[in-house]
This record gives sequence, C-alpha cells and structure tokens, in this order.
Amino acid sequence: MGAVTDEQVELVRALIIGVPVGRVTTYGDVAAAAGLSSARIVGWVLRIDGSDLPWHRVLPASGRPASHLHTEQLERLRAEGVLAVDGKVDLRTLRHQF
DNA sequence: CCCCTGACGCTAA
DNA sequence: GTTAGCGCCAGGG
Repeated sequence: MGAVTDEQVELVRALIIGVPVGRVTTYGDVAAAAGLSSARIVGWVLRIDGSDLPWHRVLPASGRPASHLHTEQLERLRAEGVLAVDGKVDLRTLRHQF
C-alpha cells in the first residue's frame, strides 16, 4: 500500500477539524488515526491545502512548531489559551485523544 | 529514472 | 540538553 487515497486525505481534514479549541494533536497521531504510514503525509496535506483548517492545533511530537511557523502558530494557540513554555507546548496535558 | 526538498518521528550517541 | 542517521512518502526539477 503506497498510494494515499482521497478518503484518507478527507479523514485527515476531518480529524483535524475535530480537535477541540484549547487542545492540540500531533502529525503522528493524525497519521495513525487516518491509517497513513507516514506523518509526513499529514504535513503535506496541510502545506498543500490547510489554510481552511485549524492547522495551528497540529504540532510535531516534540511540541515545538517547525521554525518557519514558530511565531504564527504559537500566537494562534496563545489566543485559544494554549500556552507554550520556551516555545514548546506541553503535549502531556494538552494532547487530544482521538 | 535520479536527486532533492520538506508543516515528521524514532533511536542512538 | 544536543546532533546525526535512517525510515517514511508526495511532488518538482
């Protein structure tokens, strides 16, 4: 199985939309829930067409946003009450369970 | 077809 | 705490 189906892409979008305000998820968790073999695919979906999604609630497993998004993502999260310490979000407490 | 670039993740050192 | 290496996979040149 190598091809990414449209259903999987739609599922990724639906899953992300389902993350509640004030909570976050990770690329890996979304990938697993959508049945994808690689977290990169989730990043790909968001990069290609994620502007209409709450993409800021998706973080790397490290809890630290990719450098080019660092400022904006943390700002959006802060606006929802998700605070970061040293640019890092505490996934242990804020991670959403699918 | 080969090579490179990513909004990634895990392990080892 | 850090860096390096590998696996992963879609697209573009």
